[in-house]
Amino acid sequence: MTTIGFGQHDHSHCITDMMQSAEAHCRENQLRFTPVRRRVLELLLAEHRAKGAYEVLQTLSEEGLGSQPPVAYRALDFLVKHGLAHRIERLNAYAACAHLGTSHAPAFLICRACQLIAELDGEDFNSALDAEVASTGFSIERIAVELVGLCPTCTETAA
Amino acid sequence: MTTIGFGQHDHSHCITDMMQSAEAHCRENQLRFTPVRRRVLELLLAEHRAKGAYEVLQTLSEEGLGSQPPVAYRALDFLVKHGLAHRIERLNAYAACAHLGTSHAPAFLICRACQLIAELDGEDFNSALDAEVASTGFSIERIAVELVGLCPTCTETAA
DNA sequence: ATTGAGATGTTATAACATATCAACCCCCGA
DNA sequence: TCGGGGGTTGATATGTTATAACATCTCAAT
Repeated sequence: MTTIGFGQHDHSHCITDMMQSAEAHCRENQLRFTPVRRRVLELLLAEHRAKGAYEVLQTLSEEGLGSQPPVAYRALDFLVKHGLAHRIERLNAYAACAHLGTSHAPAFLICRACQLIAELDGEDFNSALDAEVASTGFSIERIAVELVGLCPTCTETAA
Repeated sequence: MTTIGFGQHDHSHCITDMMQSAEAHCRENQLRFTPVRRRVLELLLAEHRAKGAYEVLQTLSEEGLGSQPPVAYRALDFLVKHGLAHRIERLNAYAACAHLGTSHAPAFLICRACQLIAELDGEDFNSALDAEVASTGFSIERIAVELVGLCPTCTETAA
């Protein structure tokens, strides 16, 4: 189990690593990592925070990469579809994937104070969930687990 | 663990039971179960399916109970706030609570074919999730677990 | 060169949600 | 009985998120 997002880390490293992984992933799977898609992923990677489609679009627009909603939605859909980003249902927003490659049904920890998002790849709750759902006969295609609360830092501040 | 929503049951019973529980719950907590709020809960109870705010509003409007968005949102917010209904983030829609009273962080099983929704109160995955989150220092305030897939009936049909 | 799949450009609109402020109602205490 | 306060409702306007629909472009494989 790992969490990325809360706590200190060398974030510039974090960005370049993920961009390289994304490049590699697209090459291997013959996906077109076009300028808009690349830029959108960079924007999501810039912070461990979810960005809305229109927030992304705003930046794209300033940079001359497109100005209409479908531009942003298409790029975001591409990233989500290929596992490079996640949609946070709770926020109607998108965050870069923090664990490229690990097969996952991650849980998202959303701090309501600082907006930071952590991604938790927990085996235990996933297998418990699978077991409980299996007994109902439901066949799972997608899982969203989203927790809202306070991150460690904001918990202290609030106290 | 219980699931309500998939499978046969006497649904009219299901509705009257829940309405009575809701009445009681409001009386006990000195909440005003006004006509609009009552009617909205009935609408949600009518099917084990999530309804959008505007779908609810459409009916309210036909019945002369209000025609502007805030009417529906206020009633829905009231029901959610007091545990009589749940918001399904994935669908931007609302479903009646199927387990009034059980303290819960339920999982929702959403059938993408027939739109039916089941509510799963799983102890095991909740405690596993709590344990895994605890180790991160994150303090949980709200949990949303939403699964999209096929219900038992639709799984068979698809096969 | 042609074709076909994927990607992009563009316009319009659908769908979901909230801010604001005035009016009303009900209960309760003076 | 009066008057105030909290909660509820009515009404208008606006903000935010998402998709439909259709035309065009790009590029690689044939």
